[in-house]
Amino acid sequence: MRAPTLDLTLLRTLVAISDTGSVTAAAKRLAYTQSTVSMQLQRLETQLALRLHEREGRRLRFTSEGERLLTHARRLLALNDEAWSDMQARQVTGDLTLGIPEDYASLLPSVFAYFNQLYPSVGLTVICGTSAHLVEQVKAAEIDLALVTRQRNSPGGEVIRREPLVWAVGINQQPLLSDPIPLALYSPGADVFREVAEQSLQAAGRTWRVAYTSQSMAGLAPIVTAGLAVVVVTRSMLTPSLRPLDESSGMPALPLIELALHRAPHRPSEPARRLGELIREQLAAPSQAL
Amino acid sequence: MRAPTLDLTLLRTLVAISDTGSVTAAAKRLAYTQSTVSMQLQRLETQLALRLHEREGRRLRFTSEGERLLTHARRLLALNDEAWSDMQARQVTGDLTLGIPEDYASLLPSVFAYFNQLYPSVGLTVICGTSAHLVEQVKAAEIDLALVTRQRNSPGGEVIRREPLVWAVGINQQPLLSDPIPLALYSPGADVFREVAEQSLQAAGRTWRVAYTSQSMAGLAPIVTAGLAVVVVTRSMLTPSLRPLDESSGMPALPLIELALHRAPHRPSEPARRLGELIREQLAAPSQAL
DNA sequence: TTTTATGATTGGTTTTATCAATAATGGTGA
DNA sequence: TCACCATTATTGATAAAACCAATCATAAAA
Repeated sequence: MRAPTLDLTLLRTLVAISDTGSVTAAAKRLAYTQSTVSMQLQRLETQLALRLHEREGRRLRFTSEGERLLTHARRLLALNDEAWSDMQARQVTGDLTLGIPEDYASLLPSVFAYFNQLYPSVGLTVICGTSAHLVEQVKAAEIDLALVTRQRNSPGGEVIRREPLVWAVGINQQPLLSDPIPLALYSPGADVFREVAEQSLQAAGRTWRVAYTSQSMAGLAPIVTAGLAVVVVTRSMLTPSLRPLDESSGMPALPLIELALHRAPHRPSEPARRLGELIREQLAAPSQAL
Repeated sequence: MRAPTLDLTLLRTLVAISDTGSVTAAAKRLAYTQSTVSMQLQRLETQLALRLHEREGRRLRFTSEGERLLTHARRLLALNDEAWSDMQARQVTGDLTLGIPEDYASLLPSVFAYFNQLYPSVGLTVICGTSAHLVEQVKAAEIDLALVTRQRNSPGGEVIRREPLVWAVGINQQPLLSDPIPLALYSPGADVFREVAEQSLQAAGRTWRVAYTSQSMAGLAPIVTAGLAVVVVTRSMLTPSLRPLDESSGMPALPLIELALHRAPHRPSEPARRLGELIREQLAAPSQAL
């Protein structure tokens, strides 16, 4: 009368038996006794009124029905686990502040959207600032997380990915590339790009002048597209109005920089832990695609 | 330690509560007592450590988490039911003989394939014959099922669908349509198409001659495509080499015929029951598409 | 053959799901 | 405001089940 319902616990045991190849090993994995697993298998067979396994010698083999049920079981369990972790995720609540350099704001919207879908009860605040400043804030525990750029192999934080830097000029206009090179730079002392650029030029024996400075890339854009200066950006930050310079331009090569995630010194809150993981997952791979 | 696993029984109760809108009604539907359902709901909330419902006045409302779980529950239960019925279907075994008119063999392959996928342990035999002969065989219990064509509103069997009949000639050649009309017909006495054709012509005061006869459509095809005779077929049996005649041809209108399923007189075997259901499901709808 | 590893079986214990009965809650009509 | 009704929550008792520990059975390996 009552609708027939499979017991997911038994299906999990079935899968464990299949994975490990033996009842005893499955019992060990699931922290049951051997007898329990044996009886669970029998129970499944009784409920379905089917023979799921047979025994040839000491080795266990599944019947075709058993194999069939296994595929159903795996699908059901996958759905169960998804449902469960989703329900758990909805219990994560709290507030959370993430700091990012202004120019990286464009990289994160999809991550924020996904995060909000997984953890709708978490209030997420995003602040922008220079990498140097954000690191100080996260050290002072004023913010929970900071995603910053920095030179290679700097200490602290977790490297999310490494990105190549490139020289770029306006798509239609470009400045004279003879010494001194006219640079458009972020505000002094706060930006990694500036440090890297000046070190590279110095190492190559070139001279330069800081033609323009601004707090952000947005402020530099009109100067660069007008052909008045050269700028340094990551390859992922190139826009249609920027043209990267290759080696033939005579500009010195630039090193990779790192995108690193810093966490506040105390034990991270659950929301912070989750966002950190998500950022790592979502931002990790594409480093070679850039 | 042990992997978190949802109890599908509880999820089924949750869905019932949602469907009926009340704990008491859900209990009635599931043949539980009211207290059991009430406790099942609590158990779900305890296991997930979540509040799934709240109560405003006497009315019950689900929280957003409850609604969320409901969507998971419905998906899980759908998968469960599918898995269950699939496993049950595999237990159906036996042998089964179905009779069909030769010209309908082309209509069934997809049904047979599907049937074999659902019931791999059933041995299915298909025999071909004239509708009249098949009906006798199924009445004598020599075969389990017979899918036959017949005139409208004939007694016995179950009507699967009704199909229009059409006059057809070769795609490139066509006979003179003056009396007496040259007909290509199936073997006398065994075929419904013949009866219908002759009745229609007679009612219209036309004369005809039976130019060719054969046991099957296959035998008539060359005669018809050569432009030597007119044939009667269902619209679904038209091939690229056949051209249907519309009213402008002057041929009398033909009635609908029925496709009917006859079952052997004794209680049908489980495989026969299942194939019958499948045939009804798969062949029912497209009558207006023809 | 003895040994060893594995799965099945048995007996006993604990946990759990269920029911029946009862209490609580909130809305309705007198 | 007070009964009264419908619905849900709670309690206590009971029956069922799931599980474990120990034992038995079996087949391969030594």
